[in-house]
Amino acid sequence: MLEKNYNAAQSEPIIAKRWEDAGAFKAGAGSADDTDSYCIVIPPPNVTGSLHMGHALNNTLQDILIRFERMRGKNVLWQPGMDHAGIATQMVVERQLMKMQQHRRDMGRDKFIEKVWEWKDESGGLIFNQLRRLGASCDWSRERFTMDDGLSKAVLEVFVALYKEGLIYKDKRLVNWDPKLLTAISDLEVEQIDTKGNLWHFRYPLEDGVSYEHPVAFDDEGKVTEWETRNYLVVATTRPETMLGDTGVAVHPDDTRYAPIIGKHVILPLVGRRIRIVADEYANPEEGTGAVKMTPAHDFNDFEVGKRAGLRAVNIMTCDGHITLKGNEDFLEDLPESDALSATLEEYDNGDRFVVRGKIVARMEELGLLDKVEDHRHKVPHGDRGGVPIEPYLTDQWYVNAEVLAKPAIASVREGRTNFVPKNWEKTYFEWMENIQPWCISRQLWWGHQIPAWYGPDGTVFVERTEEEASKAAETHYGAPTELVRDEDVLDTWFSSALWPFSTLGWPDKTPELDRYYQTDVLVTGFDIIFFWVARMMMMGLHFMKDGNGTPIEPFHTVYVHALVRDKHGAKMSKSKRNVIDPLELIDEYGADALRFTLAIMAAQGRDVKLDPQRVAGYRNFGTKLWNAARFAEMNGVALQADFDPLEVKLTINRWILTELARTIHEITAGIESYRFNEASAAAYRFVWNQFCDWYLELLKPVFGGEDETAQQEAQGCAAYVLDEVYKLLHPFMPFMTEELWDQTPGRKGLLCHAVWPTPGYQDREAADEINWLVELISGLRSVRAEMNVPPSAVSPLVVVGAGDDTCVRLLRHDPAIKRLARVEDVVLEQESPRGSAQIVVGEAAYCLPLGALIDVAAEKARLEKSLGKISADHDKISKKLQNEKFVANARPEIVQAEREKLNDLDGQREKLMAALNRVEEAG
RNA sequence: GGGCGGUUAGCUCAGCGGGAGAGCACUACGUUGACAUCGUAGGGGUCACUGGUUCAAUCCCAGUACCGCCCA
Repeated sequence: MLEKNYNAAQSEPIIAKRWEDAGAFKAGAGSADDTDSYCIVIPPPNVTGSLHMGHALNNTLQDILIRFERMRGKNVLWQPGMDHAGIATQMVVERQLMKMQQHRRDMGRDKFIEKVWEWKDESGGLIFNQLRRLGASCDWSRERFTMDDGLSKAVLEVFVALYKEGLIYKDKRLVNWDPKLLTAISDLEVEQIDTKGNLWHFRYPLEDGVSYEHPVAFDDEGKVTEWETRNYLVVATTRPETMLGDTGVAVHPDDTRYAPIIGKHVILPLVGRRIRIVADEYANPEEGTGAVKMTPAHDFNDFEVGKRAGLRAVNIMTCDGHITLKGNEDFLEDLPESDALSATLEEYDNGDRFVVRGKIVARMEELGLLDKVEDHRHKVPHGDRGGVPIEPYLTDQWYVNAEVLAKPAIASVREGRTNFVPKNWEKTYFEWMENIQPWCISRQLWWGHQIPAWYGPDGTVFVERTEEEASKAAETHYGAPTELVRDEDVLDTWFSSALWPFSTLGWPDKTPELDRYYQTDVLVTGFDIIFFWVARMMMMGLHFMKDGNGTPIEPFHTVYVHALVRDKHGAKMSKSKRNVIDPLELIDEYGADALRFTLAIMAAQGRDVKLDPQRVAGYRNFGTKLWNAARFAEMNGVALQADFDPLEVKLTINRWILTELARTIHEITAGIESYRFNEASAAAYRFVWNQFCDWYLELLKPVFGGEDETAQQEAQGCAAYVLDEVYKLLHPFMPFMTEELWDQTPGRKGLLCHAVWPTPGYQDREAADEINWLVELISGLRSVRAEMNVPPSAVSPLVVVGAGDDTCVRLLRHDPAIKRLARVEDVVLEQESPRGSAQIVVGEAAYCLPLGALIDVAAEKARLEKSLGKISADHDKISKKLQNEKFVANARPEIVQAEREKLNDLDGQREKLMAALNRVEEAG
């Protein structure tokens, strides 16, 4: 006998262990021979990470697909693993060392990396236990890590190959530099943060006292009405400290205000550098003063302008964000000595960038060169890990020529070999891929794949898989054995993640897994990593994975992009807003199944998931409902019958539920196949609660309590059969409870997660019509009783007027159910409705409850009038439609026909209601 | 500035060319032996606004307003 309630907290670990012990999720487990394979690679969570709602959604959806396909008999692999998260992990370990007053630079690279591995073994990968609690059916025995030997081998292979093809190269460019973490980061790791700042307007004096007329007032037509003679130029800046590195001022070529002074020079205050005024379309006449100071070494746009206009790039900053002037040859080159310069060197050298900013503003004000200060909201780029403003910084880094690699990846989506679901994400993908920039892959870290590049004494670079090979190459190059120094830097974590769909399967070795599971099927991900990951996997997959004919093979044929999880008000969850909902807490409170079901039913395509814990409680209740239905069934002798055959079923109720079941099977199957998880789960919910529990079991109660043993036996077999199908259908959504119910069903063998997915087929329209009629009748009677305030305990006879033969048969067949569910004591047929009765119309007949003294004449009259009003309104609408010749001529014939039938129906109902109303009026 | 999406019941959201739906919340009644994590019944909506296409528009198209996200 089932317990009264399902205890998720108690059962889940036991069920999980059952799966584990059976090796139920191992690649290919439970599959038939010679079957299709189905593979998903998990988007590798970060080794430092713990489960958040986004993971919960992402992995729930993957698990639904995986369990579904496993039950469909495919050879399934869900490949789990983690990435090594270069910056994040290094930070975690450094912080830990800091507590012991240790610093990585003191201990050296090898020792530090040893420490990181120690940390990983002890505290890394917590998230996997959390994913297990969610029920994720990954093949845990195949867990991979981007830093393990196999994957590192793949990284080497790819780096060396791309280098030799000229697709990886070293270059000196501006990069996004994180002055806190002291490393370059990619564009994608930069977060633009809306910041309240200032726009400082500085006066830069024109050289040699040159002056010009600057317009200061205009009339309505934009004509200049007032001029001012100026011997200076006003530039506006959000970053005053960078002025020390200014090497020019740009104005728009069409900006008439500045036309007279283009090509002239200004003297940079505090520094004394003579800098040129150049014309460049980058300058926006609408913004600030229209004149922009140019600091090519510290701004991406200025760098481009500088290249066009031939301006020098003067670096005035150290890698940790301090100003460096003394001994800075670039800075001091060609500078005339002056008191002002000496003061500047003394005052600002080695100062923090933001401290110097304040000092410069103050100094400019003293000098009368601060024209004005405006409040200014703007986006300031921050490193997403370090959290401090990044600096555009001129350094040597390694780059991937992404433009070349992107081409086949773009074509693949364009030509439909890779499909985004929902399709509109293609646009985002194209947008980025078509404007892709060189991908900076080197990082100034220790934790990661060290770049396989060695330098000779003269700086010649040798890129090889091993040091031995590099030495050999060097020997050939130099003609003698030569000492080499290895590049210190490591690769961007995403470089290794990009290889994930094939490196985890064993590439570059030829493995059976690679052969069987590549191309993988679907990638399930949030849109925030389309760029980080999807695009890069596409590029690498297409470049390195080829079939026998050399045709590139995509890493997956479908990319399912799901929404972001937000709080119930739609705000992004963040620690600072303290609106983070911890999935583990929800699992503790409501069970993993409830959380999973909630996420699935809310995962409508193209919309964010706004999660309210109330919803989770609601779907926990759904589980309880199913549990109790199973319990009720068990109490009534429902048990699997080996010889049960749906096609042999006689009872209308059974034929009806089998028909509805078939429809539900179809809806759920189609829903999952098309990634409409909300539709699939909603169909399951409706079937279980609103059909199976609300009606089927209720209608079976008289059968179970009755005398007809044949009927009883059929019902017991049928209910058991339907429940079994329900367990299967719900399993991808609620794996724990369904597995438990499956297990607790007597006579069971095997695991539900390996059971065969149901197929639809059964259909009996007549049975469906009949039960729909019955439901309408019972609901109608209940409704009347409630409106007439009939006490639930009171029973009443039912007088049926105008019933034809078929209706009489139906009434007889469902007599016990009608009596029980509508609180009726006797059903009698009459020619006319009795006085003082409440009436409803269902189909061809009127049904009267002679309530005698209980009836409230006025209330009944009002009820009938309301009902009549509604029917008349519908009637008018439809008859108007049918009178419209254009409708009859243009609408599809079946629509017209349906409208005619509806009208006919309404006619009958109206007639009967009017008769009823007359009777009531007579009685009154 | 460019792109994407949203606006439907008090709240959170489905639906989508032919009769406005769900869950939660709310109201009333109810413990009749599966389930109070429940049952029965009920109230509640000019489907943002303005035009257009169509026999027919919440749904398609255009524009407006407001809101959100991504990218510069």
